[in-house]
Parts: sequence; structure tokens; C-alpha cells
Amino acid sequence: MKEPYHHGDLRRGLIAEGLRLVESTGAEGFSLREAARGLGVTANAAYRHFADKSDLLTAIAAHGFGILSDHLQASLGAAGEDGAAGKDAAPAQLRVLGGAYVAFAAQRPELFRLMFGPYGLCQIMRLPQANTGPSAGQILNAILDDMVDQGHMSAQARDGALLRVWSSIHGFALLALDGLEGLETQAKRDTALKGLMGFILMGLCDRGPD
Amino acid sequence: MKEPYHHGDLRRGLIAEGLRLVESTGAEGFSLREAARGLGVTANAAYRHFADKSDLLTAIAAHGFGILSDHLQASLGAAGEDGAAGKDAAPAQLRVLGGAYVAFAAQRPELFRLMFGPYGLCQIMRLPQANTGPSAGQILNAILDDMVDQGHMSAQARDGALLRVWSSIHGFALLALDGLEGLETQAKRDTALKGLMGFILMGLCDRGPD
DNA sequence: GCCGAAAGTTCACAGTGTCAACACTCGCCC
DNA sequence: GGGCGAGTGTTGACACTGTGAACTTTCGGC
Repeated sequence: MKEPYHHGDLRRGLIAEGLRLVESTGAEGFSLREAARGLGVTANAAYRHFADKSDLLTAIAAHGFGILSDHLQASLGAAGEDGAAGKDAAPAQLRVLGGAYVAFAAQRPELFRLMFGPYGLCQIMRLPQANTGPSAGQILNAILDDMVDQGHMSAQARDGALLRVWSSIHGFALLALDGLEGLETQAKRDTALKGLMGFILMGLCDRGPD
Repeated sequence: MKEPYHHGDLRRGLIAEGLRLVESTGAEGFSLREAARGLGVTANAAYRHFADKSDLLTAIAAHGFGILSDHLQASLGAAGEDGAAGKDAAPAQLRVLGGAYVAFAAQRPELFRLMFGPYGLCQIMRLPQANTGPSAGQILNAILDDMVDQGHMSAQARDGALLRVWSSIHGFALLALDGLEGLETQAKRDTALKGLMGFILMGLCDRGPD
């Protein structure tokens, strides 16, 4: 009846428990000791798997990006079944993707904040490790390629489009999280998001030099 | 030669010293005790002026918004002297404003993160206090009004334009802070920003229902 | 000149991140 | 099968943090 001395996969366990804690208390209130306690393990055991508390937080954030990717992919799959196929598929997909991104941020605000906070993306970027599976950026890129193929966007406008679209949606998600004036209720957020997606699609149209 | 018992304006002092510390160590590493120490004052003295450590951080963030406003206004003033006057002033001003916003984020990343982090805007929003001076939103709103007046934008598109433009620029600033692929060097960021502003101006064009 | 309120101090406590040294357990090799 | 080294977890300790309670000093108004 004695607990085994070795946990089995403490690294994964700490990430999972840490994710739980972050989502309930926010990354600011997160405590390495508490995460270890939740697994019935000494705090210092964590140091066999992570260099730092910040290292653990970054790992949690990286895990969050995996969750986000899955979430986005799932939203496309669900909408794809009865969505407009063929020539107008890509714009509709973009709208769905934007909605899913913002919904993710709204449903898991603390995780989202962590993912783009000081322990998040900016730290993950400097990790040498290869990415796992199709990242959020790749999903968006594929849709943008379709936009060009389907004639909703010129090849010229395609350059840097990923960044522009992502910026707009990302900024919106964050400002919505901050409860900005005009985004207090869910209804307001929905119509604002619809407007934003129209704005984005309009902006993706061709344009002259400069 | 003895220090006076009363500091004079400890509240302001703590905000100033806190700002210094936040900008050098980030909001995560910020310590209330250290801020108090920097002023030659006991940590508990801070509790006469702030309810919490988080309350102090929120005050610092609020102060940051004041700095941002001044920075934006100054950029418009500097560019206005030799900028295109008359009919095409507003789009040019929008470009300048976007550049200034992103530059602010790049030059004071830790402050910017604080301002939009968990102790920032979302907490400031629920404060009853009236705003001080022309906020960043008001500056942007004024330019958008000019856009309509000067015929670069329909009144219909004006609805919610603040949110859309701000979202795009804000998201860009944050992603640039995170060192996203394609934004590693200053040159890349500059051209990407120029492209983004074109994208935004294009998106502000009139569009049909839906 | 007194007195109450405001502002700052001291003492104390529980919690935290992290280091160094030790203990247990598994898998491999002879 | 037995030993042994690497990997994993533990104990003890330390400096530091946020914060509460009680006390002291100073200032402004009567």
C-alpha cells in the first residue's frame, strides 16, 4: 500500500498539475511547491526535470500551444462538415478560425496569458527543440494559401499576411480579455469579432505599392 | 542630518521606484520590499498607500498608460510639423500613431507587458476613478473621426473601428515583443509594420452588410 | 499646547524558490 | 545472480517575500 518511490513520469505530471493550478490561480499565483504537493512529491524533485520555476512555466506554456493547435484544428473540422465548400471555403474557414482563437482565449484566459506572457512564447522561441505537430501558425498559413488559390487574395498580399491576420485576432483576443470598453458582454464581443473578421478580409484585398 | 520621518509623497515615490524596478527586472521579479528599500523606507509603510502588492502594480500600470498617452501625443506633434496637411493628414497620422505605439512597446517591454498583464488594464478598468488627460483611445478616436471627415472612411465603417485598429496594432506589438518568426530584426519589424498599417487602412474601407 | 489622525516602524509568521548532501530504485553488465 | 552507476526523490537549510498586529512618531487643527 506504499506509494512507489518513483512517480513514473513526473515531468508530465508537473506540467499537467501546473496547468491546473495556472488555470485556477493564474500564472502569478502559481507555486512550484504547490504543484509538487499536488502530486505527493517533494518540491525539490521538480528540479530533476526543470531547471527553474520559470522553466516549468515555459513548459506549461508550450503544452498550452499544443492544446491551442488541437482546438483550432477541431474547430475547422467541425465547421468543415457543413460549411461552404469550394470557391468560398477559405474566407469562411478564416472566420471560423478567428472565432475559435478568441474563444480559446476567453475560455482559458490564464493559460492564454501565460502562453503570451514573459514565460511563454518569447521563451519558447529560444528553445532549440523542434515543434510538435501542426502549429497554430501553420494552420493559418494553409488557409491563407487557399485564399490565394481561390482568388480571394493576390499573391502579392500573401506576403506577411500571416502576421497581419494573427496580429489583429491576437490583439482582439487580449483586449477582450482585458474587458475593454465595448467588449463587456458576450454579445458585444461576438458582433465586434464578426466586424473584425470582415475588416481583416477587406484588408487582405490587393493594394498598391507602399 | 537625520532623514525626516515622513517621506513626503511615498505613494508617488513607490510608483516611481516600482516603475524603475519593473522596467529592469520585469513585473514577475518585482518585489514590494525592494521598492520600499530603494526609498529608504520599511516595506510595511507601503501598506498605508496601497492595499496590496498587486494594488501597487496596478498603480504602476496606470501610470504607464499616462506615459503612453504622452508618448503618442508627442509623436503626433513631432510628425505634424512637416506632415501632409489637409486632406490626407489623417491616414498619415494613423501611420505615425501605429509606429509610436509599437515603438513604445519595443522600448519599454516590461512596462508594456505589465500594462496589459493581469495587474494592468483589466484591473484598471474596474477602478471607479476618472481618467487623466486624453487617453490613448481618445487620441486614436480623434484620428478616426478625421478619417471620416476627410473622406477616407465611411461613417458606417467608423463603428467599432477603434477596436479593430487598436487590436491589430496591439497584437502586432505583442507578437513583435515575443520575437515571432519574421520579426527578429528591427528592419523586418519596420517593413512588417509598414505593411500592417497599409492592411489596416485598406480594411477601414467601406464594406457591405454582413 | 493638546490631541486625533496620518504615516512609518518593529516584530512576527507562514510560504516560497533553490542549494547541497543524502537515500532509494531501476536497468545493465559481468 | 550480484553489484554498481545513473536517475530520481528526500531532508535540511537559507535567504527572501507578502502581509498582519501592535507600537511610535509626526503633522495639522482646535
